[in-house]
Amino acid sequence: MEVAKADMAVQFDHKAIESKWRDKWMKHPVNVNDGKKEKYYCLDMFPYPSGNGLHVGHWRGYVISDAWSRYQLMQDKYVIHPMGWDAFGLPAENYAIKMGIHPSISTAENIANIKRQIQDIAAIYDWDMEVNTTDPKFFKWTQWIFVQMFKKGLAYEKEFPINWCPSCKTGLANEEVVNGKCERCGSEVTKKNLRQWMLKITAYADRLLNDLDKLDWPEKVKKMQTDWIGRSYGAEVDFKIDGRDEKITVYTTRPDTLHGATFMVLSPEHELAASLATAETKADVEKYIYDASMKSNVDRMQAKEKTGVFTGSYAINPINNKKIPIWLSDYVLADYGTGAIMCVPAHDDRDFEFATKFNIPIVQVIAKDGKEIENMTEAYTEASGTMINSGDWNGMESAVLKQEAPDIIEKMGVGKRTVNYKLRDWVFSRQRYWGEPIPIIHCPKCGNVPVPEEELPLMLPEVESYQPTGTGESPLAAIEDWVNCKCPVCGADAKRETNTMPQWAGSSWYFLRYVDVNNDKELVSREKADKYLPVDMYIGGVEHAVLHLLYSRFYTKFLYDIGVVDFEEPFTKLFNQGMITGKNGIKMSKSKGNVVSPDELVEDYGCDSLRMYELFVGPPELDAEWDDRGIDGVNRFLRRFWTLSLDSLDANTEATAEMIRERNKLAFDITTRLEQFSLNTVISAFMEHNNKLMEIAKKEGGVDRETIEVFTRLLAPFAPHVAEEVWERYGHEDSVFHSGWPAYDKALMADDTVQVPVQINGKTRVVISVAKDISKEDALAEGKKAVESKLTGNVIKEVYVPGKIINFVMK
RNA sequence: GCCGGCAUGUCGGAAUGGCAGACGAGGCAGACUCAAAAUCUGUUGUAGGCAACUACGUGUGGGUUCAAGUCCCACUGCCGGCACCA
Repeated sequence: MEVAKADMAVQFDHKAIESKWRDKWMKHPVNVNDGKKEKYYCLDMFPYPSGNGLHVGHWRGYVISDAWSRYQLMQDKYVIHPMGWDAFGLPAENYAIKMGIHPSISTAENIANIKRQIQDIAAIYDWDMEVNTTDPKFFKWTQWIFVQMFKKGLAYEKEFPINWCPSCKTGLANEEVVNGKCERCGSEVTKKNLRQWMLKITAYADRLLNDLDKLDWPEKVKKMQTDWIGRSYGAEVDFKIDGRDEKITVYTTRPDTLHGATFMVLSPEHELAASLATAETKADVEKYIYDASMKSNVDRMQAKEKTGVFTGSYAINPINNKKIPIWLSDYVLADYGTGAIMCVPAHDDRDFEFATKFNIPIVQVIAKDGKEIENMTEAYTEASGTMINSGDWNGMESAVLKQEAPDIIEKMGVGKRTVNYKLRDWVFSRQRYWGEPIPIIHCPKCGNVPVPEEELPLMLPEVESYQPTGTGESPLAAIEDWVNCKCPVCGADAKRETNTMPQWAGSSWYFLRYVDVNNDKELVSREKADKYLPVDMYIGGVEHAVLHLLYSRFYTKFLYDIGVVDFEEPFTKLFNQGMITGKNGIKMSKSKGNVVSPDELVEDYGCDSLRMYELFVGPPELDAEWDDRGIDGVNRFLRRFWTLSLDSLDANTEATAEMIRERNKLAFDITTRLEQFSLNTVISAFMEHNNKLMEIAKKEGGVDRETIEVFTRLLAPFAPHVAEEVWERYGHEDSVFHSGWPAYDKALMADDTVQVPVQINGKTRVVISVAKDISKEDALAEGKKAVESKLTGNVIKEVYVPGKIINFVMK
């Protein structure tokens, strides 16, 4: 009888406990907005609802954010912790092409499946806030933002050679080309001359760069954005073409080296390139221009050796009136700076390589170590040293001249100070079906006219074939009764824009919508925006560093400028969780067959065990290899704690000094590690303290109520079901999440005695136990006594660090 | 090429300049069991020793310090980002 009763009491049935609390929380959510509490907005990067479902790597980020959210909740904040779906995009469309099912249907199915999986995490998501980028109530505002940008001149049309993915059959933004390949499918990206909608993100380059300072983001991400924006300071300089009345403007960051410019190179795409050819060079120049146009980006980038062709024409260096040859070469980019450069082979690696190959003179203008280099074998690229061979500039310090030269050039009337950026405007149109239609009407009389705001959302028409055409036209172009329309301004026959927006359009602003999902008058009410935004903590992978995270900042700044929101940065703090990989660090993928699904693990071990293991697997910011076996460890811990807490409830033991000490140490350890976001060691600390409490319980018959209750409250953000169940069994009617975050008293943490290692010459010989407030003299005396037999030489120094170390230095 | 990050037992990992290896996995031994699983107990860096102990040990080489995984200098390897941006 006795045994059976005990078994009943300690039975740990994760399924029963977890389903009980899921039901209760559904009926009585623990996170409520009473309108008075401080808000805390903790956001996950919302998922693309892929047909493959979630793997344990996706879980990790969601568990991190939920544990953090629940910790905020227990500090009596109203936590905004929503979830939604980034549901436009290629996979749904490709699936539609293959199966002939409308993307909205497969998307809805995928969302249902992933939502079920996400609900297994038991996060405190508020599903009343759910957003879906493909919902017309949502994308109405995605289109509305585009219209506002169009009105401000930030959305414009342009025809030029853009990045084109031959496999996805669509244009791509610069940010979507990774090492010359399509970010989505890995195909080699080519160039295609296409009419495109562009967003003028470059107008925000300075603000995007400068405001990075305000953000509590990982330095790595800030650095990536800084490099991507790529601001440089320099000058534009005009070079006259010899014998012609035209000039070529170059951009340089090193105007101090102007005297050393011995040739000039234009990109083959430069507008003057062909016209610079002479009768003798015409054939070669035309061939070079043609060849360059046929080369792919990848070929151009990976060229082992520089190629080029002399045009036959010369330019005049404005500083010294010397005639310098003009070359064409594909190492000069057409779309950066002016597409033309002055070349100073003595002080630039690339120019040096080119000059050496084509026997162009090299003139050193900055002294290295105070002198001219004999037999130069590489460029001297430092901007430090005295100017030489530079006319009036001789004797100046190059670093100083670098700053002053733009003004000198400007006074001479041959150039001006300039700033340049690597950031390019954002190619915003896609020649695909499953995206937001761009709400523009092309009128033969009025030009581009936005769809009137009261007509938004502009819905996607039904089509028979989703297949991308590959011609640069969207599948929408084939639907005549959709394309043909009337101009909203003059009523003339007009045509709709048939390109759609990229997947980034919805994700660039979705975080604003969560707090006001049902508003059909505004994107978000100003009142709610002021009250609940911006995002305090944003959690997701680092792969979006220069995509989503840059675009979102741009959108937010724009919405600030037009008065929709009153902040310029959307995400105050950013945390990038590491990736979970399969064995040997191989990324989980269906094709590799190494995907670990959370579903079976939840079934076998329970949600709480998987939650804790996701955190325990390693430091949250680092990648981790998944190993199923480790989950046994946290599962054992939970069961031991469960048993300890229920046995202790029966035993009803009085608190001892040791228990009080343990309790305070526990609260201290968990809180400080949590504040440092060291979530893996939070779990370690729980295990370690649980082991100690079990030892104490063995001696005393149990652990006092207060200690178990503190443990339970601390555990709640990590293992919410178990904590809630134990809390209830300890007689509490209200949720553990309303019990506040346990405080600790440092004074109660310390033992009366401390263990102090006694070293001789830095090597520990013995560990002694001394009173915690022992004097230096007494400590050293006791230490000396303990190692007396080993102190054979002259002690020349005695070190005592209170509570830490005693060290005798012996000759 | 440039810029970051990392390097600790069999494995994941822990260590405000103060006993390296917490916590966990795995292994080994034992208890319970007819047996297995589960659970519990012990043990588990390397070398030597019956032992208490001793020596060595945080990628490599040097340095600072009473004391270095931690700080400094030089190097090696791996991972990531950028990559002709003038």
